[in-house]
Amino acid sequence: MDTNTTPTPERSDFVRDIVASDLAAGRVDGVVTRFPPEPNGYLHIGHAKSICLNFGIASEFGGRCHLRFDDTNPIKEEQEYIDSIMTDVRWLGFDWGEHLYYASDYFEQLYEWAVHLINAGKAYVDDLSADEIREHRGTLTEPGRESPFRSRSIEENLDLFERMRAGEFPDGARVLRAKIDMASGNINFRDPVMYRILHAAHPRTGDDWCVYPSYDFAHGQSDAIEGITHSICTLEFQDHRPLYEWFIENLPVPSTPHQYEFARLNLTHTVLSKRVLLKLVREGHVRGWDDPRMPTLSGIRRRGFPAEGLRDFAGMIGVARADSVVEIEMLEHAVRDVLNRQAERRFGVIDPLKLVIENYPEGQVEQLEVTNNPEDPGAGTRMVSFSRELWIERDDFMEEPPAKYFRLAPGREVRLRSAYFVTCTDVVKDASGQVIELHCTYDPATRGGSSPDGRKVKGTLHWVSAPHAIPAEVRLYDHLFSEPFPGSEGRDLFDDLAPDSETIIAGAFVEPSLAEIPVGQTVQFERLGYFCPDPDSTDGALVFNRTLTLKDTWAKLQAQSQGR
RNA sequence: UGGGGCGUAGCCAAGCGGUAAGGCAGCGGACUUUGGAUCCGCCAUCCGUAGGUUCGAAUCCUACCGCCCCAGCCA
Repeated sequence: MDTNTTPTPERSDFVRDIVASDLAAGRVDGVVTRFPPEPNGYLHIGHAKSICLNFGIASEFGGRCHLRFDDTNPIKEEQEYIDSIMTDVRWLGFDWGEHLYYASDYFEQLYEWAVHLINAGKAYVDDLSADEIREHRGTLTEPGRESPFRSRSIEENLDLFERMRAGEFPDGARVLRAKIDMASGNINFRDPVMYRILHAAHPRTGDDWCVYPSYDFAHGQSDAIEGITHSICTLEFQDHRPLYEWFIENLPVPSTPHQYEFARLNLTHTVLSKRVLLKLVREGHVRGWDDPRMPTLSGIRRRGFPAEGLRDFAGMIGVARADSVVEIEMLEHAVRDVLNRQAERRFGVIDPLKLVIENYPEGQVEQLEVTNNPEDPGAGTRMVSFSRELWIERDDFMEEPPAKYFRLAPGREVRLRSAYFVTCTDVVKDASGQVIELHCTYDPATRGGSSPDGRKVKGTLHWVSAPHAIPAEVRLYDHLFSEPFPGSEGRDLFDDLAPDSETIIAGAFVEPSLAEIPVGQTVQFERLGYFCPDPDSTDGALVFNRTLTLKDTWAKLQAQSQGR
């Protein structure tokens, strides 16, 4: 047997093709990737695509993937973000093992390399202000002009750079620039800034430094130090690739990584921009980074989406170089697919209507066996209390049902799931005409939910026994933005925030077993959707978040008939 | 008018000179103790447009059109 074949990736895309051919051609001995977040916010589902790509490739090709914090800007970065990022990557199901790194680990080495470039006459200290540098940079169509400080002697540059590090100058007084080509069509080559002065405390290095390397001067070299073979990033860094390579070629780095770019994820009805997400949090449009409506991994987790669904989704959407916007329905499909297979079923009534079974003995309670998950026999069954007074869904009754309405109506017989057939005999209303109670009779021969005489019913309803049910708060979630492309066509992004993205229902009733479901587990409330306990739950007050609804053919029919 | 990319169905995406995978959505139907799930069928004579090369082109060439990114001491 050949035990040394090249591992076969489970999916194919242009990045995996490159990795496979590099391995096959012997251009690399093994694959090393990295996920390089800047700790300036929480990870969102766009990052999940990148995480799945980088960690996925590493595991498929028998390599490894590093987690490296790109922490070169202390002004925006915080330990809280570092902690949340590690939690989120682990939750998504990936493990960086021993390979946890920080760009800040390399600050001393980076500084030495900057000195190397100065000595080679390829970097200089510029005294121009930020505004002046911008003016000298030229425009997209006009070349830039060289800084008057560009021809400083190596000695003077060395001295000045050392004094920058020593803290002799205020923020913004000087920068270190690479000396490349002020006339380049690629603006990144117009003497890019390598170091800037920032008298700011860094989450990891504290006050050790007051000069910090820019992204361009840190990223490629960090990759080289770690022996990264394939440095995968998003499309907007394409123009930086020549600069990435320039530093690698002009510095005595220990390896030569290569950069590849793919299109970032965009999703309808949401926004994946750290800037906007931060604003949603800071301005209180949502309750926090982990609000269940947020596309952050922490929000998605609190919402009840399983990590497996996100991984499946990442596989479904593929990886390519064309800008694209994925319909959020695809994500929802991936999540439902996992939940349908794995979530245990329970009974919960969100908008309760009392149902009294007139011919059921008062005070009698029986235990009925209910299947936990018809998709998974291994999930077993549970016993649920049944009694004379029940709660059913208000939606499941109509006094004057339209065609194709299969549920309860006066005189109609339906099945109470796993219990009995009941027939509606009476409708009780209050003074305003609102239905407040239904009276029914049940057929004792239909125990368990099927009729020995073969009689069929069109509708099956979920229910909870009124004396046994426990009250709960239920939070219904929907897309954060009502528009598929928030802020498009000149609209203000925040005007597109959906007013009903969250609906809080205080008076729901759920079966008692739901009190035992731990935070982090998602269950299906039969016929309604998937729900999970929110961390806001307390012993006496349960709170459930609606993860997603079930697909609802009846709702679709109604929408169609109303649309006509 | 500079540089770098991208254009295959409503959406995502395979395809790499031999005659358009797959998924999502949608539409029909079967089945059903969740109007869930499942199953079956339909859904690009055509690959941004126009030319050219070739026996043969989504794939090669040319021109054009459209869209995205770049002028942070952000990443």
